[in-house]
Amino acid sequence: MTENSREKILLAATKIAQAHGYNGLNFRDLAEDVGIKAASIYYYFPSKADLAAAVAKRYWENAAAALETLSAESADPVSALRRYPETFRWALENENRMCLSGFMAAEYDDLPEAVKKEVQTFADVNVAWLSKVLSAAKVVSPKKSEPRARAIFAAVGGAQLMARSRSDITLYDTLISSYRAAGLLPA
Amino acid sequence: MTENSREKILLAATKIAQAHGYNGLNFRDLAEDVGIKAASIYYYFPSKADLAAAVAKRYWENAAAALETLSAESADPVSALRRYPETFRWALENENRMCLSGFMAAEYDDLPEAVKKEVQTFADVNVAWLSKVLSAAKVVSPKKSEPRARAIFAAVGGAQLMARSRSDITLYDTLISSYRAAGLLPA
DNA sequence: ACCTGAACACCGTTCAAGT
DNA sequence: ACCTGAACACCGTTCAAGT
Repeated sequence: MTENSREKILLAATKIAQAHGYNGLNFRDLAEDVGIKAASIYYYFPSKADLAAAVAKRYWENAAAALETLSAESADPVSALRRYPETFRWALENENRMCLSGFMAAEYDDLPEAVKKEVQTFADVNVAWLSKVLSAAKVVSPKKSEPRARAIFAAVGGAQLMARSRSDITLYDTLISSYRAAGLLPA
Repeated sequence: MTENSREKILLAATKIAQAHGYNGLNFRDLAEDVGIKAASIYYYFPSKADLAAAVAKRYWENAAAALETLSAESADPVSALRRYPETFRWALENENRMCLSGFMAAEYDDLPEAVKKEVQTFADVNVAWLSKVLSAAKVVSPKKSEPRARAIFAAVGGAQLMARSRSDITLYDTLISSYRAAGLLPA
C-alpha cells in the first residue's frame, strides 16, 4: 500500500494518455487521480515532456516484455504470429483505450523530441519482433519479412483506430479476420 | 479577394485539425490565421464543437466528391482501386498532415457527439466506395466486398499514421506496396 | 452585419514556503 | 524528502460594446 507517488503518476498518466493523448493529458486531473496537487508532479518529473517520455518508454518496455512472453508461450512461430493481434486488442477491452504510440503518432507535430523517440522505439520493437517471427515461421522469404512486418504493424494499428472510433471491439476482430482472409496475416 | 470570413475559418481550421487534431485546434491561433480576433469566430460558429462538426462534414463531402472523380476518371474498377491510396497520400504530401477523421478517431473520447457523427460518415463514405468498386472489379465475392473494404480502409489509415510518425512519405509507399504484395490490395 | 476588448474558469509551469 | 498555494501566460467562452 505504500506505493510511491512516482509509480502512481506513471500508471495514471499512461491510462490518461491512452484515452486522450499527449495534448489531452493534464496535470490537474492527473494529480487528482494520484491524490496530490499538480505542482507536486514537478517533484518527480521536470516537465510534461519528461513525464510523457517516461510513460512512453515504460510503455514500449512492457510491450517488448509481453512480446517475449508471447514467443516463449507459443509452441511455434506461426501460433505466436496468430496471437499478435491480442496485444492490441487489450487496450480496446480496457475502456476503449488505444495504443499510446498510435495516438501519439497522430499527435506527432505536438510531441517533444524525447517523446517522439520513445514512440518510434515502440514501433521498432514491434517490427523487429514481427520480422523475426515471420522469418522463423517462413511465412515470407527472409528478405521480405521486414516490409511485411511493417505492413502488419501499420494495419493492426489502423484496425485498432477504426474500432475505437466506433467503440466496437467486434469490428477489430472482423478486421483482423479480413486481414487473414486477404493474406496479410497467416490464416 | 473578398472571400468571406466563414470560408476562411473553415479552410484554416481544417488544416490545423489535420495537423493537431480537435484538442490541438485553438481559437486564438485560428483567428490569427484568418486575420480576426478569437471572439469573432463565435459570430460564425456557436462553439468549437459546431466549428469542428462543420469542418468534418465539409471534409467527408470533399472526400466523397474526390472518390466520384476517381471513379469517373478511371477506365475500370481495378485501376480506380489501384489509385485509392493516392487520396490518403495527399495529406502526407502537404506538410506531413493526416486524415482529419483518422486523427479524430484517436481523439474519440474528447469529441462532441456532432463531430463523432461526421467522422463516422467519412469512414462510411470510404467503405461504401471501396465496397462498390471491389464488387465491380470482382476482386472478391460480392458477399465479402464489404469486410474487405473495411480492411482496406483501416489498413490505409494505419499506413498513413505510421508514415506520419516518421515524417516519411516513402514509408507510406512501401507499406502500400506491401499490402499489394500480401494480397490485401490488387496488385 | 461583422467585429472587438475585457472578463471568466481553465491549462502548464515556477517558486517560495511549509513539514 | 515530499508536498502545497499562489502566481504567470495560456486556453474556450461570454458579453457588452463598437462600427
